[in-house]
This record gives sequence, C-alpha cells and structure tokens, in this order.
Amino acid sequence: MKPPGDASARIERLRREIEDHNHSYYALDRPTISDAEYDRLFRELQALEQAHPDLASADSPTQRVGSAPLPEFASVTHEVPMLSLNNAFSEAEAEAFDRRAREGLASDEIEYNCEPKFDGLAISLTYAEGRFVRGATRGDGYTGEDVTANLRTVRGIPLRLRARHPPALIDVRGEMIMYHDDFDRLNARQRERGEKEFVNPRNAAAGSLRQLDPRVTAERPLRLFAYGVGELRGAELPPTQKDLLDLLAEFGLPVCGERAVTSGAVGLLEYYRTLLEKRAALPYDVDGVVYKVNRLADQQRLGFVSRAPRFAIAHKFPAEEAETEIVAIEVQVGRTGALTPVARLKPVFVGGVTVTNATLHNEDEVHRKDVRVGDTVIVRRAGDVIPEVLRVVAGKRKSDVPVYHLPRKCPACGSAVIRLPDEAIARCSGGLVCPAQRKQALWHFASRRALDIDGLGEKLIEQLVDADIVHGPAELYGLGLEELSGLDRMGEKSAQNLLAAIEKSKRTTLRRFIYALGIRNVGEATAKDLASHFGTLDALMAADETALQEVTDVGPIVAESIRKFFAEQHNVRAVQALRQAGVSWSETVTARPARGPFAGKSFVLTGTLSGMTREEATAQIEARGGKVSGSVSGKTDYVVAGADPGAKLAKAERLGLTILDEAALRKLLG
DNA sequence: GATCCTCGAGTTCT
DNA sequence: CTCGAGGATC
Repeated sequence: MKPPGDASARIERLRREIEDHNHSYYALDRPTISDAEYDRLFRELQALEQAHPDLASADSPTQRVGSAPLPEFASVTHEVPMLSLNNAFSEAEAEAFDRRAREGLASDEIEYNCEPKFDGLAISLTYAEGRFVRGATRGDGYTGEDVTANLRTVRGIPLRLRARHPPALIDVRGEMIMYHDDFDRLNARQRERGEKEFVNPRNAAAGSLRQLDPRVTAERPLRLFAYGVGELRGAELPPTQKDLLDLLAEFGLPVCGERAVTSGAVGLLEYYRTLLEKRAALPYDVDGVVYKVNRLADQQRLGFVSRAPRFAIAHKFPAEEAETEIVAIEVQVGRTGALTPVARLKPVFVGGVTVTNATLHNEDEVHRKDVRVGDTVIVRRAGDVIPEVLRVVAGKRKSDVPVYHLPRKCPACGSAVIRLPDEAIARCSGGLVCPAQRKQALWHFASRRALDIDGLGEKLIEQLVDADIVHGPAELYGLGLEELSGLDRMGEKSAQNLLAAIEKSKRTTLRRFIYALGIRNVGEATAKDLASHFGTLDALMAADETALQEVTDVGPIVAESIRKFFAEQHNVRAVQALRQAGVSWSETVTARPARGPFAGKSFVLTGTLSGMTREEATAQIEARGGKVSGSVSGKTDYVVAGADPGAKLAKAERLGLTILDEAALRKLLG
C-alpha cells in the first residue's frame, strides 16, 4: 500500500487530468484521448477515492455521477435579472436596431459582437472564488430554480475555473443545449428501454435539466455555451463583449466559436446571412443570431426599455418550412355553424414539432392556393406556432384530382349548407338541431371565460350529447351520479368532481351569463358592455334594436343578432330553465364609475406576467377606472410587456407608446 | 366614403 | 395569433 501522501498527489493529478480532458472535449472541441483511456483514468480515480474517503472533494469529476433525488427544486433569486431580448424578424428591423443604437450613442458606426442564438435553455452558473457553487434556470428572469445538483453532472461545466486569481464571485450566463447526434443517440436509447422519446433537442435538454434525480441528468448529453455575465464581484469587466467571451473561454467555459465582431448594419446582415447558410451544417439548433453593442460602456449608456436591453437584439431566422402531403381535407363545424376545411397531413417534423393538421380557413382560401387531396405542399409554423399550408408544390400532382368543394350538406346533421353572397364563410343551417353546433354551444357555455365548469371538456360533452343525455345547457344542472356512471373514463371520484364544478358554476355574473349564451357577434367585451348598460337580464331581453344600439360598440348588426336570439322561443325557454335550475348572479350591476387614477386610460397587455395572471392585472386596472384592450393602436396609453412579449410590443415601439414592465405597472397600481 | 380601432371567431400542440 | 368584419370617427 502506498503512503497516503502519494495517494493524495495522485488523486489531485488524476482530477486535474480528467478535467483537462473534459475541457479539451467540451470547451475546445478537440478530444485529446480515446473514450477507453478516459474511462481508465476515471476508474482509477474512483478506486483511489474509495480507498481514501478522507480525500473526497465535491470538485472531483467523480462527483459528476449525480447525487440522490431531490423532493423539489428550491427557488433562486437572480441578483442581476436574466432579461429576454427583443426580436427582429426582418432585415429592416435589424437595420432599425442599428439606427436606434447610433442615435443613442451619437455615433456614425458601431461595432457589434455577433453570436448565434441557441435554441435551448438559459441558465446562470455562480462561481465563488472560482468554485462552482450554484446553478439556476432562468425562470421568469427574476426567480429561477436551483438545479445545481443537475448541472454538476454536466461535464462541459467546469467545477473549478481555470484561473489563478478567479473573481470573488462571478455569475456566468449561458445556454444549455443538446447536439443533434447526442440527441439521436439519446432517443435510440430511450427507444431500446421502452421509454418515451423526445420530440426535439430543446425539449430533451429542458427535460434533462429539470430532473429531480440528478443521476438521470448525469446520463443525458447536455452541453453548455456561455455567453455573458450577470453579477461580478472582486474583478473588473473587460472593455468589450468580445473580450468578455474570451475571458470566459480562458476560465475553461465552453464558448461558441461561431462569433464575430462586425461594424454597422451592413456587418450585422453579413453575419446573419453567413450563419443562415451554415445553419443546416451546425451540430446544434440555432434559431437566429444575437447582436450586441460590443463596448460594454456603450451598452450601459444605451440601457434598457421595459424588460429588454436596448443594446442587444435577437434577429430570428425565418420559420422553417417542410414538404408533406395532404392525406385528406376534412370539415369541422363551429359553434356558429361555420364550416372550416382542415387539411390532414402526412406527419411532418417542422419548427420543432410534428404537424398533422393545418386549417385551410375557408373555401376561397382552398381555391386561392388550389389545394387538393393528395397534393404535395409546403407547410410552416406561422408566428412559430400555428401550422399553415403555404403553397402546393407545382408539378407533383397526380392527374385527375378534382378541385375541392365544401359539402353541400352539413357532415354532422345533413342540413343544407348556406353561404351568403357577401361572406367568405359557409354555414350549416341546422342551428341547434345540428349535434356539432350543440356540442360547441355547450363547450362555449362551460368554458373558462363563460360559466367556467371545470372538467367538462370536449370528450365529455361529445359523450353526453351522443348518448342523448344532455341537449342544452340547462340539462347540465339536472345531472346526477346515475347519468354519469356509464360514461368512459368516469369513475365515482371524477363524477363527483364534475357535479361539484357544475354546482359551483351556478353562482356567476351577468356578463359571464350573457357571454355564455353564445349570441352571435356577442363576445366577452360586448357581453360586459351589455351587462353594465342594462343591469338586468330582463332589461336586456326586453330591449328593442334602438335601445340596444345605445350601448357602445353595438350597431345595427349586433343589435339584430341579439334581438333575433331572444325572439326565438327555445332560447327564452333555455334561459328560464337555467334560472330555475339555480343559475344566478347579483342582479344589480352598478355601471362602473369612470373614476379612479386610470380613468380614460387604455392598457394593452402582452407577454407573460410573473407575479400575477393577466386576469388579475386586468381586474386591478379596471378597478382603477382603466380599460384593458386586446390590440395596440394610437389610442393606447400604456402597453404592459411581460416575459416573451409578442408582436404587440413591436407595434407599440413603432408607435412610440409608453411601455411598462411589470414592476412599473405595480408601481402605477400603487 | 374612407380609415382606423376593436372585437369575435377559429385554430395547433405540448 | 391572425383574419375578417362591425362600429366609430372624420
């Protein structure tokens, strides 16, 4: 047996050597030894550490195998918030970014550091005196989850910084991703083990990072790219973003090699086009590029608007397109009887998910694009979410495929399909005779923003209607355990929950009730106006078209819809039945006083708020006399931007409107 | 009559 | 989110 002093030195040597190999492999992308040799070193270290438990260290590479599972993740507050970037979707928007930066800095030409925008998960890595002490997810930018135990298992993350005099504290920002080939191997393994495969590298990385059992994470091939610094103590920042990245690389952190320093808008676009061409050949997913003003002092001068920096922007690549086939064109019947053609597609992987359906909107749209069954088409995810058929690939059509026409009889009830001369939409004339429309009407009635019956979903409604148990909303209130017992996936417990939810929905508000009725052209906003104008349902039902048109935003067409609805005896009976069943609200709706600090102010919300839901924010604003609207215009006073804001923020900026972040809104709310 | 501002309705996938 | 269309305004 060797003396312990010897073992201690050998252990330290092995640890350093193994971490050197990790560094070469993950940070420098230059493997230095074979896997077999690496394993040999690793096993030798494990054996030595087992023989000398007193020499154990949390920094040892052997500790990367993962500790025992956690009951839950602790939450972590980011000292320096992890903000999201604004997006540019076109070259013009990228040029506008450069123009704003030049104006802000009063400079003719600005130097930028350009980097790829990785499609992964942002994280924060805290090093105290050079030791990795904490890793956290981005969360909402202000608070994330403590995933230190998981990140310790990631071999590309150094447990110790490679610096003689590391800063007292540094919070490194980076992105966790998965390489394509690692992802393929992982999925092959999942398949062999009979476990669920991941749909894309991003989901695989997210799932791996949020494992409560770090031993599972240890088996997942996660990678890091470091790209920034949050908090820093005991050291000065270098002068530029490029120097900062160089410094992180020196510390042994993996920094992406596809970066460049360029000048002016021309330089930005050149970098963008170059990376776009390389995109397919890169071993990982990139969804755009990031431009940052290179000089950190200039970054500081430009500062922030709302939650996003003014010195950086993400220029997104165009939505990915893919080719697939139209297997069938089916027709859906909506609540108002609208017939919507939907393309059933041969499943195709595009924009990170498998797409099988795409709406074709209406018959004219089908003809404009001349889509026919069996055609080869190009699809993409519009706005990165909803699949869209872009066009037919010419020349791939099998001969003799007929032009598509909507059926002349409703596929659900056989009633005639009618298309009014001026309208784009064809409708089933069956009304509530049509089971499809009845189902949709019930679903609307029970939906969250109407009477909010939890647990009464599409599948359940389908069964209730098909089994002739429920024909209209009032009958929901006559349901008992017996009626529900025969249904699929409906045990005693779920049945009781559902009955409780139905019972609970009896207490509601007039505006929800009016909305729930599903009157044509009366949505949430109009229902609210009607409720506060008339105060009682009886007053609304008694109103003629002239009286109705006194309500804001009600013109001849909406007024006619309402009058026609209440002229139908079955609708009046349904309303009576609901009230008899016990559905009620406090009849006195006091018209909201247009007073309060926000009187006459119009707000628009976009993105996700962290401390409150949008509904809560809306209620708070309205309580102070403000109005919350859905779309941005010149008349909007404030736009409240949460995390991941949509196109509304861009429009607000273009119009030069006042933009608030969540903190500013809170302050205003007092 | 033109234009702008909103609202309503329909839709996908995890 | 997007499109289409109703309502208000000039």
